[in-house]
Amino acid sequence: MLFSVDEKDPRPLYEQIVMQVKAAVVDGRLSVGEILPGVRELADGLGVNLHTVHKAYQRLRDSGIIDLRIGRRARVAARTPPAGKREVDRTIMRRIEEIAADAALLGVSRQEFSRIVERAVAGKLKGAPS
Amino acid sequence: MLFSVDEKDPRPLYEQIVMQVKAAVVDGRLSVGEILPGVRELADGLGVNLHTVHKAYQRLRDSGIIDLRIGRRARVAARTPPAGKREVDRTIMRRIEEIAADAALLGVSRQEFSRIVERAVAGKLKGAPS
Amino acid sequence: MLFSVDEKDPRPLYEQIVMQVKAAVVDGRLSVGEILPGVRELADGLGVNLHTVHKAYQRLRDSGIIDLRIGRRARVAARTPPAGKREVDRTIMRRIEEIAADAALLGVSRQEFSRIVERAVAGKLKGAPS
Amino acid sequence: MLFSVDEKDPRPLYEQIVMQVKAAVVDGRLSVGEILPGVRELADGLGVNLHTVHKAYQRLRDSGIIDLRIGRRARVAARTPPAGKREVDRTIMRRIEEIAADAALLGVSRQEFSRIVERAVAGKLKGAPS
DNA sequence: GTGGTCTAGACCACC
DNA sequence: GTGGTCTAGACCACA
Repeated sequence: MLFSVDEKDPRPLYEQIVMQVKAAVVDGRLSVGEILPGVRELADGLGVNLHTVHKAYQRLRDSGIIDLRIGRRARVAARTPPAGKREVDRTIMRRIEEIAADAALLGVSRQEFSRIVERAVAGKLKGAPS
Repeated sequence: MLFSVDEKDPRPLYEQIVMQVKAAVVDGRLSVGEILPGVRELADGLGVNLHTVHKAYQRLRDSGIIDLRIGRRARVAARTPPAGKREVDRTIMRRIEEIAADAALLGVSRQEFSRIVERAVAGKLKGAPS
Repeated sequence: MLFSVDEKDPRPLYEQIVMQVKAAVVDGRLSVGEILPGVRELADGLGVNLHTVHKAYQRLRDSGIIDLRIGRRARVAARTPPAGKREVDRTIMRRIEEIAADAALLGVSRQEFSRIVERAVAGKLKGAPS
Repeated sequence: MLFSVDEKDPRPLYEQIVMQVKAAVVDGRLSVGEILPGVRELADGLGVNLHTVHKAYQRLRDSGIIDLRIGRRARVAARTPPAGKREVDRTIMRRIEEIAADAALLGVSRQEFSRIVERAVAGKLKGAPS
């Protein structure tokens, strides 16, 4: 099974699923056009309710990550060009600043932080735009 | 007023306040020992409920960012040494990986991502450990 | 091939086919009495299931757009006079109001909307009643 | 009660609610900042389940029509500038073409169609951009 | 009090 | 078989 959920994680179950699918797409474990497990199947595998998986899949469809339509199995969607570049960049920056602040307060130096970022990105983005 | 809340930001109001105090401490606008605005005062200034500010201050106290005792004004706490280094690093890395995945799916290349990280960190960490 | 299906279009496949046949009849690419592709032939060409094309053809027959009898090829039916004029107009108006609302919420002005409508109609209704 | 649902309408209940809220915003019956009925309250009023209204509200939030956050009542959001103009226009045009084809097949002439469009738009867009 | 999540089970539409 | 909708009722998090 590619995916799993963690009861102790404070994030909603459906969001954990969303995140893991995204990660799998980005690092190449799932390629464009590849089929995802069915909602019932994945729900069984994860030990969660059908609707929880369903909600995750709908979010992924709304984000353009997967093709999801009634009667057909879910598939990884073809990449679509981004809309507002500026807006995207600012959103990402805000999220990074937040983590950077937390890191600093936890005693992580700027150098250590940079190293962590590099390690996090390296080898994790096989499916990402170069 | 140092702080503000954003109606459009989907995060809880108390979390926005927590984040802004953290940011202010990290970038040096608030130094160790400095007093924070009173709960009522800040609630008025932000146009939010007393409970909301109170909750934010409690979270900040729980994180060791501020000293908060009844009858006394809130102050920025002295930095305390980090507990589990390994654990801290892994938590940060997980959060960065998540953002990196979102960025990749939004069409941001690895190079652009690195540049955004640098810009986010630079000049924002005056109060951070070097 | 006159027709095609779009994987990204959220509408059911059979509905896409229905719509394209309607469009072809209206703009004159298909005339009254002209034969349509066979069910198997079209299903192959589109890469969809036989059932899907079959369902589309049944809907078209139910709407009086085509003649469909067992053992004979499907043909574009002769135009039949409308049943309830008032009812028809109101249905169309309701659907337009819905689009107009979406357009307005997406920042399209009334003038722009009118221009889009004109462009959409112009040159697309060669087979329509004048 | 501003809203209602129709059992005979083939569209999902939650979508009917979404549409009606949009219409109310566009024609000025709901202004920016105005509060919407609570999910439970509206569900009672419409005779539907709480979750159905909840889903409608979440869709409206995802579309940027309303501000919706835990603990606070739902409000009509401030208008936000559109992202991709070209894409928006094409989507609208496609939907109009579809209606135009249906209209033509139902015996509506081009002139009648234009008149219907004008009537549909006139007086219905008080809250729309001019 | 508000919205948000999860479970459970029924039934429908599409392929 | 697939996903999509609706109902029902419990419990949680925010304000």
